[in-house]
Amino acid sequence: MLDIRLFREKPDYVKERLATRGGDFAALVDEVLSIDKDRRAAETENQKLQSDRNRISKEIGFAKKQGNDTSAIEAEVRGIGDRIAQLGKEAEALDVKQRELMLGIPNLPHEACPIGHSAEENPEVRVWGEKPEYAFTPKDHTVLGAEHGLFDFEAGAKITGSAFVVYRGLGAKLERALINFLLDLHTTEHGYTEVGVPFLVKADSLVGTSQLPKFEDQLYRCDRDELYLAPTAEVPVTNLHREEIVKLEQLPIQYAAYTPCFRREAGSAGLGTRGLIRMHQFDKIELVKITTPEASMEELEKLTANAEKVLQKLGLHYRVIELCTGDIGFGSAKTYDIEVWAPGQNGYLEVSSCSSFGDYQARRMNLRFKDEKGKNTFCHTLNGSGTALARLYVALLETYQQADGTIKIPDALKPYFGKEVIG
RNA sequence: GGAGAGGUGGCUGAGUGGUCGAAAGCGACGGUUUGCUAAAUCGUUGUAGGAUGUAAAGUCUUACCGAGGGUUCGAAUCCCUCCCUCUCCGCCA
Repeated sequence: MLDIRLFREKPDYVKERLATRGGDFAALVDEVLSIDKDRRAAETENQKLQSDRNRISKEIGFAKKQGNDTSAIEAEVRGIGDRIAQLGKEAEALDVKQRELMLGIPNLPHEACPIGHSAEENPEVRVWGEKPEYAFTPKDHTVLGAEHGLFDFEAGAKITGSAFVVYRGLGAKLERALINFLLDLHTTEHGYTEVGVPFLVKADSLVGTSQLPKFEDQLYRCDRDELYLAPTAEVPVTNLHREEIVKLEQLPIQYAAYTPCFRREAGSAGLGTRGLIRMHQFDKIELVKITTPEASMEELEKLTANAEKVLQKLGLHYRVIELCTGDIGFGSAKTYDIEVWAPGQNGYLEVSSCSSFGDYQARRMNLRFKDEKGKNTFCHTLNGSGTALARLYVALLETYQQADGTIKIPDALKPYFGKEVIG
């Protein structure tokens, strides 16, 4: 959520920054300001009446103690009470409306975020490694998976539906090996604390990290218990500190978590036609940081480097791109995407998206710290995949396939997988 | 799922209708004193809004005692609903 005071003080700046995302937010900003003005007027009047009532009620208390008759004055206050109730309702309605609108307004892109209209304008930041060369035509991971019996889409479809998969045998073990390898890497080399969190979350948590109210369609919901399946560990992990005032010495807080992620992918064309690349359920290691405003940009660089380390250790070619203002996510102020090369796809796959949200999420979830002067200040929140598993799995199979049809396991993973080769 | 107990400020913990935003203690911060890994003493110490005003401050005011609703001139206190925690029982990986 954005700061309403910024709207009041610099409405043109807010409109201008929002416009870089594409679309016209000017009317919406004006509407919010208009409601804000009415809301404050109603509140001010209401508070004046409340003040009157408090004063007179005290007088009644005194009078009664002295045994005086107070029925006349009580009747008068009763009238004030009615007006307070009415004005209170008006102010409440305006407040609800204002909050609703504010929750639907995306974050302002950071000044450092490149201006652009769409994904085509995302600048490439750096490239690591090179596209591997093969003396044969590299196979798609679905072919490799079928040949070695690693995973089974038909079984997934039978027990749940399309775009769900069952891993089997070494295929299942490879997934587990990756999870352990990644968690160990981030906790022992990068200073993150591992957390195991619930996969089901309440609506408040989703509002906090800005999946709700705007992206309800993308979420699996359990109506009976008013819970949602987490679409990313960002939700339960960042919300660990919702409604808290953390100590300055605690920052930066750094968490790493493994969770499955559940996404309805409503409106996605071609879902299920590309193997493991886009699934309704996939595993992910998520990195979350909570920092001071001063440190957040530097921490974003570190976070991205931590995610890149995964691909470096596994010897996978990748590139880092920076998302332009027209392509960054709803709550993000600045985002790097890491894309790994998948030879069987002859293309790059997004395996990590590392973002700084500034204080946007922190405002939504009321997450603050006490600064040097003892003032409560909103934290900055960041997160990034470190990394998504299914696509990493795809890149791994496709990159390390051999002419004889076997698949090599990179050195870093061998201790976790227990074998040097599949097949 | 059943029975009981309970949720008050950073913590402990008083407070059952009116000068209660809330005693006391602890902690923290500041001062004084003494002096040595400390004690004594005095003071300060919640959050979020609104109005006014500003260089900053200040002043006035509202709300908040788990959440929401109700009764009342007036609610931490009475009533209702819900949430959470603890203990015991049941069930269970």
